[in-house]
Amino acid sequence: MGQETSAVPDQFSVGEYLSGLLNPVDEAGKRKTALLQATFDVIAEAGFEGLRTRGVAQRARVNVATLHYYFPTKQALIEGLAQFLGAKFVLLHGPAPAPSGYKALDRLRQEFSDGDYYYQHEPKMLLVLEEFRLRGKRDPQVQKIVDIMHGHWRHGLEQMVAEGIADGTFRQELDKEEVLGMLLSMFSGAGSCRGNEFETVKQGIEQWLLSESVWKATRGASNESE
Amino acid sequence: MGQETSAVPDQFSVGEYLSGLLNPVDEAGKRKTALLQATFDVIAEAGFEGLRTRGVAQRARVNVATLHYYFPTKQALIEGLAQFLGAKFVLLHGPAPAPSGYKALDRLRQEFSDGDYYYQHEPKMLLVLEEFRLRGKRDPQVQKIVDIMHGHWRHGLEQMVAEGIADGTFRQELDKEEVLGMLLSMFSGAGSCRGNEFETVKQGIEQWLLSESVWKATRGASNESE
DNA sequence: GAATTTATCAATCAGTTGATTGACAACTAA
DNA sequence: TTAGTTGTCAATCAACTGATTGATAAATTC
Repeated sequence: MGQETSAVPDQFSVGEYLSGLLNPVDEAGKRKTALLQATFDVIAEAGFEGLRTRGVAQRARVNVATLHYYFPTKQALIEGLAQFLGAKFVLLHGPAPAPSGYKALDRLRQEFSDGDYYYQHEPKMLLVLEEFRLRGKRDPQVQKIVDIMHGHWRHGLEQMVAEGIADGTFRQELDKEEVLGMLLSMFSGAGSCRGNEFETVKQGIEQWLLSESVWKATRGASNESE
Repeated sequence: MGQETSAVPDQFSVGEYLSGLLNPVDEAGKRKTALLQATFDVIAEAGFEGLRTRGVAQRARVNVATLHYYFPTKQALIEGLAQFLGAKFVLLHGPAPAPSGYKALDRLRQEFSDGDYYYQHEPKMLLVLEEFRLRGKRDPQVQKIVDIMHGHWRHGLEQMVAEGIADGTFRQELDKEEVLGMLLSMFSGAGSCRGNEFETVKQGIEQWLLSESVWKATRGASNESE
């Protein structure tokens, strides 16, 4: 935990900083964000393989030299986009599911909702995330940022599993580490290549995790409400 | 199932054809394979982003023009490598696990063994597969080949699940589709980014799938043998 | 042994790529 | 007004890229 991202100025909260990346106030920030959005679009369409500074500049309706004024090198642009993408994932979420009365279950369903949201409304985010995951394997600077994103996500799921087992929402015989590992694999696998089978997978995960009483209780309720 | 890969001549079995891709007999085939192996290495190190025909030729100790003699275009080289990679995955496997007496469980453990094998001895195969999965989203020709690979794999798992539930090795209350979807997500997720948690995940999957009697029976046996 | 095919390479082409430069306008500070 | 800063662009550079060409030697066929 020693040296952090180092990019968050002290006078801002992390939330303000992230939202500032997506909704900048000053002109310079706006142009930077426009360039990052253009970069995002180019990568979503053509991957890193097809990423050209000229293409990005053209999409942002700016001269290449202007791009290099804000991002001196292509690498700086890429690392800027990694931050940008991270902010998007932190701030963008699917609608909150109807409260079930079980905190861990609500958290799990929020994860499903997020997954559906990205898949249906922001598929480019998943695609570009995949590109960065792959690039991270060869680019330590990018890997750092990807690790931070993954760490946040993992931490949230870890808490959910611990709470769910502790308060009896999830089955008692489950092993925290096993479940966490399986969920992480499953979600990242589903994020990168999911068929139309995700609906059944959600069902399967709930049945696997929930204690019998909670399972039965929520089945009755969900059948009524839907 | 209508038109197949179209590339397998009738007088060969599929197995012979695939092994011919990896162990060619004639000079032309050997040079092609050498070029494909060089392509494989370049992509493993630098991704499609860093794939240059010159780099491949240099690695194979051949002139660029020679490369273009065997593969007229870069695209032809890439599609050739996709076939090559597919053949590798079909022919290369981890050691067979000690027979447990339960067919479906053995099949599952073979899947684990394969995963361990690729991860430990052929990590480049997983890396390059990821590259192709991503590229497939923008390259229909590559996607075709990736789909065929994935189809084989999926089919095998589907049979395992069906058999396991039918013969009582797996828990009766499991839903085939749910389980298959979860396993596919989990394995592809673990293949692309697995921590050191895969050992616990394997345990978790067995406990989740196996009927109580089989679970207990195999626990006793496996504790003895290990 | 002549003719043809196969395999290879050095040289080259036309187009691309990341990055720099010098000029110019708009704004700001003194 | 003057001097300095910021933002923008057209033009350009050197290096790179996929692909082609013409020459050449070796192997194969007739």
